[in-house]
Amino acid sequence: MKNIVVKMIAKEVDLDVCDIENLLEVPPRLEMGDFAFPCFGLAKSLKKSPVIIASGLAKVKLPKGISEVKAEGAYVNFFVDRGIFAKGVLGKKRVDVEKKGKICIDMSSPNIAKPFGIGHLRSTIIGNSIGKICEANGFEVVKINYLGDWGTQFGKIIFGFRKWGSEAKLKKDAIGHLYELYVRANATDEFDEECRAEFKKLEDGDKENLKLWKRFKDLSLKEFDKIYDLLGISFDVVSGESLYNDKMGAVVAELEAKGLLIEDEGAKIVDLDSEGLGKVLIQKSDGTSLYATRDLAMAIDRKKEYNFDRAVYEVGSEQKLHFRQVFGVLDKMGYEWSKDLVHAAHGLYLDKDGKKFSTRRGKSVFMKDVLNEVVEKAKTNLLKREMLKGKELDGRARKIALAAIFYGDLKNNREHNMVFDVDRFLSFEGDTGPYLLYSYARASSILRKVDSKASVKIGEINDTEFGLIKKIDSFEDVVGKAYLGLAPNLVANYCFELASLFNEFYHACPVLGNEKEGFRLVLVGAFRDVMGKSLNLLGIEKLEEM
RNA sequence: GCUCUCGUAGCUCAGCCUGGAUAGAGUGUCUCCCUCCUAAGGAGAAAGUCGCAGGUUCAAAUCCUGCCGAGAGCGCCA
Repeated sequence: MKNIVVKMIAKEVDLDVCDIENLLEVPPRLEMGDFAFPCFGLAKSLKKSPVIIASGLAKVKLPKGISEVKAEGAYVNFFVDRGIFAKGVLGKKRVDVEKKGKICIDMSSPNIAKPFGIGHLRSTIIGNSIGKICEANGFEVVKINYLGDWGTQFGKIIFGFRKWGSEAKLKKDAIGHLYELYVRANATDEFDEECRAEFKKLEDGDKENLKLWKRFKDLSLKEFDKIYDLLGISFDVVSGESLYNDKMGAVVAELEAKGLLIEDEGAKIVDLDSEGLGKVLIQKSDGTSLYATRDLAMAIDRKKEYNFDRAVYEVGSEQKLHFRQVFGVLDKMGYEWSKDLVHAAHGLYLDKDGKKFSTRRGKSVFMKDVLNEVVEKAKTNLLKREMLKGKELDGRARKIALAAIFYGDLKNNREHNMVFDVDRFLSFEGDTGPYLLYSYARASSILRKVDSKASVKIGEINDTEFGLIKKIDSFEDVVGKAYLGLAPNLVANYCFELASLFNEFYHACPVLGNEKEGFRLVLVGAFRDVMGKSLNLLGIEKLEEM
């Protein structure tokens, strides 16, 4: 359809086809038409007012598929033939997208010394969604959970456990107890040195410390797996910083051999000052590794193992500098593929004072609590529904709660910070996940009740129907744009718009028993199909019945 | 101090990359609509100097500069 309009304009105007395509826009309101061509730019070369140019252009002969052309101010508005358009959209056969390459996505990647907090939620579900969006765009995706299971935080826990630890508490609530120890050791600077020493022993291979570390790691992991299970999110690979313990020496040696490593106050650094990225600490003066060291080893190793075309790191925006430094060092090392690494940063959840949640200040929101609260609310709502008497509710409540949480997060611009408020997830009306599920369930409900097989005749198409058809048609566009920006919120926003249009349609246009039943059923089916696909891209499970 | 990000309706946020027609949602407030395929719904009203000031442009919430306000980061944490 767009091409028809572009060709039409190309015949009348001295412009490149590409330029016309770029200029062509969609009018803000349906009654203004389906495509619009602004004539401001032509005014200079033609030495005429854009309004006059527009009215001149509007007099062209109509090709097939275009039903009307109107000048409105400096715009030429085109109306497509709704019947032909609808036939094209509703009859579209979906072809598999061609394979384009491999993408590794680093997602979730919690520091397992602490319970799963609200901060981890973003990376987990945004990463999950980005993965699905990449797949929809033809990429093979490897989802990697790169655990923060190495580093000084374990020195702190080991130190804390020796000083204040309790086997009983560990047995009762392992992760809670470990977190308590971590906070306690972290609360003042007085234990810093001893904690660092414990980590050094760990990295040097001390048997006792390794044993403790392994034990704590396994206990934490069990807890984390429970949360991932509840969230319904899985990974292709669960890796961790600890796996690179024996590979970091090689990285340090390589940096040395390439003449990039500089001694500075007893530590070893790579100087990226000229790139405006400061100095990157590679090795502490006690010889132990750092976050950056491990990320370098991991990136090099990962490229070897997966030979990805792109690697996406879905990690919080507070680590922007860190990733620019790591990518910068890799570039200096001569790895050309460093340009294929992307930090898809997400904004932070801030507390009500507008500040970052900080462990040091003992402020955290735990995913487990949020999850429970939202599931309870969903269950309460379900119990009010007459039609669900005697049906299984737990699974339903969980799906609704997850839809609320996932959508409540994903609809926001990934890169922006936002204030954490449980109400964001506890609200089930309006622009929320449950609203999307509800719309989908309504469509399913209609389709379940069909017994007749009315013929599909596309007659007159009203505005409500046409608006819905146009929205359905733009799905592929949205999927493409979401990939370009690694932006799940575009899909989320699309879902809401699509659901809104469907609900309008649902009220205004009776389907079953109506004279347009055949056509409307096809439309409902197309909606349900696209809505289902969109929800899937967000990682939200569908519900056939609310 | 330096770097990056943000500032849009009472509240929570889209829109900004790629400039266009009357700046959009949800929520909250106020009206309506269940003899009708699920009311977690629909229709409508009120609510905005798009932080401030310049600049570029036929056209700026959108691009550029400065200022104000908030947040994050800035070598032995991750």
